[in-house]
Order: sequence, then structure tokens, then C-alpha cells
Amino acid sequence: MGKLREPLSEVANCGLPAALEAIGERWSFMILRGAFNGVRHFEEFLTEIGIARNILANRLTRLTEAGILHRSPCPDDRRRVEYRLTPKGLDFLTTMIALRQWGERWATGVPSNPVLCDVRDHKPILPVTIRGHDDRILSHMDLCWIDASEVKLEGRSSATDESANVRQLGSG
Amino acid sequence: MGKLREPLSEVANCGLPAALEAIGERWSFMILRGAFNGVRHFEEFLTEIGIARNILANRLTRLTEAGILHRSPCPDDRRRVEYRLTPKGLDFLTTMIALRQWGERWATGVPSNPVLCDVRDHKPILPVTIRGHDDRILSHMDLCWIDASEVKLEGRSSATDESANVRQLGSG
DNA sequence: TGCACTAGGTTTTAAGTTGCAACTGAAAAC
DNA sequence: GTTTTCAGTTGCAACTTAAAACCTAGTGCA
Repeated sequence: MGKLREPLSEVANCGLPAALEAIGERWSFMILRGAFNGVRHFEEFLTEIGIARNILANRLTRLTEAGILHRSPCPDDRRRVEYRLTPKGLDFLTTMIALRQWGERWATGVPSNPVLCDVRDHKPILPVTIRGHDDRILSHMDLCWIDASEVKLEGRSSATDESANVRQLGSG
Repeated sequence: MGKLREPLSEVANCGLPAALEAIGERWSFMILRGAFNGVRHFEEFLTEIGIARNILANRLTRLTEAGILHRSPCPDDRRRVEYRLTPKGLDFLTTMIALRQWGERWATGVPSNPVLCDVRDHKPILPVTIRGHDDRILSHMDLCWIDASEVKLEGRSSATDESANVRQLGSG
């Protein structure tokens, strides 16, 4: 298979292009959502998310190649194949929940059911947030880009040293 | 423009399909990344992320229609158009950071520079996580789906009441 | 053993999408 | 008033997607 598509600009070392290369295609999120809900088999994905057969086969192959799903033949029924989330796949949950919550916050009239809860207390989870080193919740106003060579790791905040390589984020 | 694509399965009231309808296309994440980094104009996006002209025009229109970007003509130069993130767009940052961090954690040899930091102390932000009502960090093992009618809102955890509508998440 | 059926794919073909390059039209610069 | 710039649009070829038919190994059952 040839490749017309450019590999989503490698400029600025950033995990985004890499991530999008793995899961950026239509349906990939939905397939992973299925996987998180216990869907494991081809025909099950097929009916669960209403995707075309050939596309599903292709996406499962790609997600497997990307190390997000693990493909293993079932020992008891050798026609069947089991797709399971790898650690990398499981680690994707945070992103998926963040996206889902965003969709719910801004979609019109989505009552959202069932609700994702803590098994311990059966209370809904908090909205996913960005947190500072001190666990403070940060908005885009509180963020900046700093050159890797200049980040303060554990040292005490040495006042407001005006560094050249600090860029504010987002719109003013 | 006709539409062959199905609207990503509305089964299970979930914000994901809604979210993907808005930003699920190739390039949309990259365009938003640009926007968060202060990119505002057509030609700027064009050179910054290496997208085709017609595709960019199409995506900017769609993101604007989805209420994620706001399009306004520049008062000082009436040829120019300014695209800015709306509150909905700004709220997408959490998801983008989560995806980016995931990409960085699992990509091979991405040193990640510059680093996203807290403007206050110049220390790197924490990895984005899922938190319970009590702010505990939760993994997929700690999560379950509960029917909206049965979620505990503020009440004391009434022991481990074995409810019928509780479904464990992810693989066992 | 033979036959129907299932699971998980491929193949085929039409329809839709993407990417490049060339073009447009209005506003600014010179 | 000619050239340049900005933000698009158009035309076309290459590619991807979707739907339906087909394929193949493995099961269930008589």
C-alpha cells in the first residue's frame, strides 16, 4: 500500500504526531472505547460499533502493530481471536476519558449515562485536569513552554528569573 | 458535499462520538496545537503544520462551525482573518495534553522539548490523571460504570451495596 | 464421515476524501 | 498603477472508505 499522506509534521518535538500516527484515524477511538468496555472479538466489535468489516480488520491490525492491542488466538476455539489492551493501550484511558468529558461538557443535551465512577465509593470521578507540580489545577493561563535544559526539577523556585526561553501558552 | 460516513454510532450515551464529530479528523489536533501556540492566521497555519491549502480551509471552517475556533476579520488589515480559540476550544487543552503525554510516554526516543511548565514555579506539570471524588489517582482497575439514577452524589458511602447496574471497566 | 454454520478475515467496486498546483479576488505596499 | 500578500476556491489524480460478496479454517451435530 502506497502512502500519499504526509507524516503529520515532525516539527517541534511533541508527542502529538506520534500519538496521532497510532490512534488518529477515524474509528480508532471507538474501537478502544469498545476494548475498555470488555469487547474482545471481531464480530463483537463489528456489531457494537457499526464499522465496516474491512475497515475493522485494517484498524485492528494497525492498533496491534502500534502495540495498543494484543492479538491472540483463543485456545478453546481456534477460529476465534482475542484482542486485548496492552499496557500502552490501557494507559490511553486518561486521554479517552478527557475527550469524552469534553464532549459531554460541550455537547447539547447529552445526559450521559452510565456514569464513570470510583468502584470504592460509587461516586462519579472528577473532571480530568492539568495539575502543577504542587497538584494545583492549572488552566491554559498558568502554562508556559520552557526549554528542557532550563526546567527547574526539584529546586526551590528562585524568584521570577526572566529566562529567554519561556513562551506563554494560548491566547492572551 | 455528500456524506457517506455514518455518524459514529450513537449507542451508549457517551461524549465520545460527539467529540469525534468535532475534532476527530486528521489534522484537527495539529491545527488546535498550533492555535494553543499562538498561531492565528491562515498562512501561518499553512507553513507551521504543513497542511494543504484546501484541507486547511475546510478544517478551519469545520472547527469554526463546531464552536471551537472563532473567526474574525482583522480590523487593521482587512485581508487578514484571525482564528482564535473559543472557551470550548480552550477547554480542549486537557485532552490535548493528555494525548501528547501519552504519545511521549510510549514513543521511542522522543526527548520532548520544550517542556510544558507551570508559569509560577517553572516546574514541569504532572502527568494528567483520572481522579476520584476524594482526589485519589485512579487506574482502570478502580473504575466502573454506574447507572445515572444510582450514583451516590454526596452521601456517605453506604458500605458495598451490590447494585445490579455496576459494570467493571477494562480487562480483568 | 458429511453437512451446515461460525469467526475472522480478503476481494471487489462504487463513492468519498486528500493533496497538489493553479487560479481568484480583494486589500495593502510600493 | 503595478506588484505582493492573504485567504481562500477549483480541477484533477491518487488514495481511502464503505458495503456486499466471497473465502478458509475450525466447530457442532447427526
